[in-house]
Amino acid sequence: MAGLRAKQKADKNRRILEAATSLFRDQGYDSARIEDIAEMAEVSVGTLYNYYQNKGDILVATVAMEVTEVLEAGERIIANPPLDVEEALRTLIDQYYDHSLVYLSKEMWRTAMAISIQQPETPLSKRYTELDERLCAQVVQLVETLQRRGAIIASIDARAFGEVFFNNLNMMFIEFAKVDGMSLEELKTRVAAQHRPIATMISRVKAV
Amino acid sequence: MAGLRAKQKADKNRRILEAATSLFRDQGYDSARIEDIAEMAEVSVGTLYNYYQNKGDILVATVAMEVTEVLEAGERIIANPPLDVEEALRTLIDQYYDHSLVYLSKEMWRTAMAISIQQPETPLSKRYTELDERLCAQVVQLVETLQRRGAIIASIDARAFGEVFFNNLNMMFIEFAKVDGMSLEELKTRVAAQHRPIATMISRVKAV
DNA sequence: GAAAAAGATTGAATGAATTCATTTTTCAAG
DNA sequence: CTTGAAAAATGAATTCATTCAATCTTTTTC
Repeated sequence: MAGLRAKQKADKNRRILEAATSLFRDQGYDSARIEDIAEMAEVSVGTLYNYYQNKGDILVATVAMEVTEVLEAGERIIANPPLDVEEALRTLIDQYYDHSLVYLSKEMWRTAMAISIQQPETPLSKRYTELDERLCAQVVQLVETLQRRGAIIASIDARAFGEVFFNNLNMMFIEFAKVDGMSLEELKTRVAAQHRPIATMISRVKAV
Repeated sequence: MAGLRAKQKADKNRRILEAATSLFRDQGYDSARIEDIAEMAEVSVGTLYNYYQNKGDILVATVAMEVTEVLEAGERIIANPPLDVEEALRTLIDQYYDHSLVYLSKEMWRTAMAISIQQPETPLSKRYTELDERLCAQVVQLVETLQRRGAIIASIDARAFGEVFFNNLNMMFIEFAKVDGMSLEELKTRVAAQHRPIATMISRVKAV
């Protein structure tokens, strides 16, 4: 028994996510009607609600997949980071940012972040928050690695600096998502400018 | 002519805000129905929509008043801050945080922040964003003042550090609002711990 | 101070998300 | 194979924010 039921379920789930993502990107979150998503996914409205608690849940599920990918790409960077502090931070953060608009529009990000703030107790919001925490941990880990390898002075509190870097890059991403006219390049430049003085200050020696 | 119309308008506006705030605090934002707010304020639903574009607008208006008060209190602190960097930052930030729950519940904050992210183009969201920018400017100004008075080393970029401090305290406030079990004390302690190492690093001399 | 214009108010109608009682499909035991 | 129970699917009904054409109030004009 391969489980007909399980197979159908997985298939329907995939169809719902695909339909929703496509309509969200196309028409925007608000304009995409649940009825249309259901129709496109070839399920009834009721079924859709058996799979997701509400409209926002579908979006947050998509975003969670995206963040998961970013985390994996981040792993590769922190495994072997550039030994210049500023460059290492910039490499990791630009990677986050560059990935962000591959599947999702700014509006989708805004909506997803808004939902995860407003209804933090729904299962998918919790998942999103947890992924955020893992991103933060990744930045902390980068600072620790650089410290262990001698690029950052030994006396500083790696966790504190990592958290501050992360909260800053996260807040700046929110601002980026809010302002339609702001480009990825501008975001990266501004964050780099904010981090540079701190990076310089905690560097043990200038890279050659 | 004292303007009968103007007087009636101001009165209705006040009644709407009072009714809404009371119901939002009492039952939560989602459970408070527009019809109930209108009834409590003794206006029709249609009138309510002449005063505010939508349900969220009413909430954001309340929050904007709150932030305005915080800004004013902040002015007094940055006019004459403690000359120890860590203490000065802590004083200003604790002031922000302590004020935050006087009129508003965590849920109200969450909803207001979510709205300002999701619909950044509505007039009141813009107003909220602008107030946020002024808070940020205030933190930058504090850093500049401390630098001018010799408490912070002259070579650092006051704007960059101020922005990073602000983005951190703001992000931490979002987290605080998301987690019902997190106390104001815990929030303040955690943020202080994040800022302490940076403050130490940019201090010119330890305060006597 | 009467008539016209401008400004406000109203609540029933609209439209979309969400619910839930009913029906249909899968599964497993005999 | 049947069959009864469990799981899924369904779509009509409900709920609530928002709109708008009609009505009422204030202000202005002459």
